[in-house]
Amino acid sequence: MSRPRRLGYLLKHANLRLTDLTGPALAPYGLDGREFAVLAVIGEPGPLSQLDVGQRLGVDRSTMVGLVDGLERKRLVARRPHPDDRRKNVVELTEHGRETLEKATRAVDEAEAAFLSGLEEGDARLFRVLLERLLG
Amino acid sequence: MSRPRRLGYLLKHANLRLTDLTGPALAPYGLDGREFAVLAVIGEPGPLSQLDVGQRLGVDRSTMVGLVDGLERKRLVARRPHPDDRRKNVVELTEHGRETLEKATRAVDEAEAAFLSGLEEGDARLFRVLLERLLG
DNA sequence: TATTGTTATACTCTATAACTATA
DNA sequence: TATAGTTATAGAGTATAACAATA
Repeated sequence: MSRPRRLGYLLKHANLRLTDLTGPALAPYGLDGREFAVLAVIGEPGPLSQLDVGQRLGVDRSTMVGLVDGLERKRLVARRPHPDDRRKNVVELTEHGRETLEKATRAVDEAEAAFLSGLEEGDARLFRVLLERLLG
Repeated sequence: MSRPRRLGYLLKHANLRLTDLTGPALAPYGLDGREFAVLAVIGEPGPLSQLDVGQRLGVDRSTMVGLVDGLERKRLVARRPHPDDRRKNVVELTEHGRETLEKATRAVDEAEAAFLSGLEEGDARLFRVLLERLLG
């Protein structure tokens, strides 16, 4: 049975396959892919507001509320008011969040490697570079 | 503002960007990307049932019903009972469907070219090859 | 007046389960 | 018994609009 070769199909199903790998990889840490992405951005240096995090991920601020709610319930992140602008929530990792992000990052690295395992190492690196260049 | 470099993020946003290009490209033909994909599969040779089409696209048979309903309402495809197995619907393009698919294909080709325009021609071809190899 | 976070709401896409008709 | 199509339904995931607090 032939597989469609359109870019839209390929990109969508590449995404599905990667999700199938990262999902189980993250499950032991009680995270899904979206939560991991949010956690990873919050782990970046510099105080970030909910809006900052959402903008880096292309996620609406109303969607961020529930995402941060979930991570806060799991004690992975904490909200505190921004000292200079009390409209903003600064979101930061807790100690537990830092440890979890570290382990989850390794798990996702492995899932990405498995996803790319059909390519030789040079091609795998190239694929990532081309993808970055496309979005840059 | 730094952009996440995780594969999941890159793949998802590449998909979003392509969708933003194919959507307007297909709008003149009254199609969205999903409908175009279905139309393109139905345009392949050989009598195909709804289930066949869905399996090639990774779409559940219950989802196919509504998709084919929509295309039938637009007179782009027609259902007829399979002569040898009356449980099956054979789905085929109408004349209008064939013409529309032809024009829509050109529009999508242009949208894909625009999506890849940030890469040199060789790299664009390479990107598609790597993507196919990953899913193969 | 504009911005951040919040809430309520609605919309899209999809899958699951149960039904029918056929095999 | 199993399969193809259908229907009803429910679950994700997301965005939009309106509101409160703050700037």
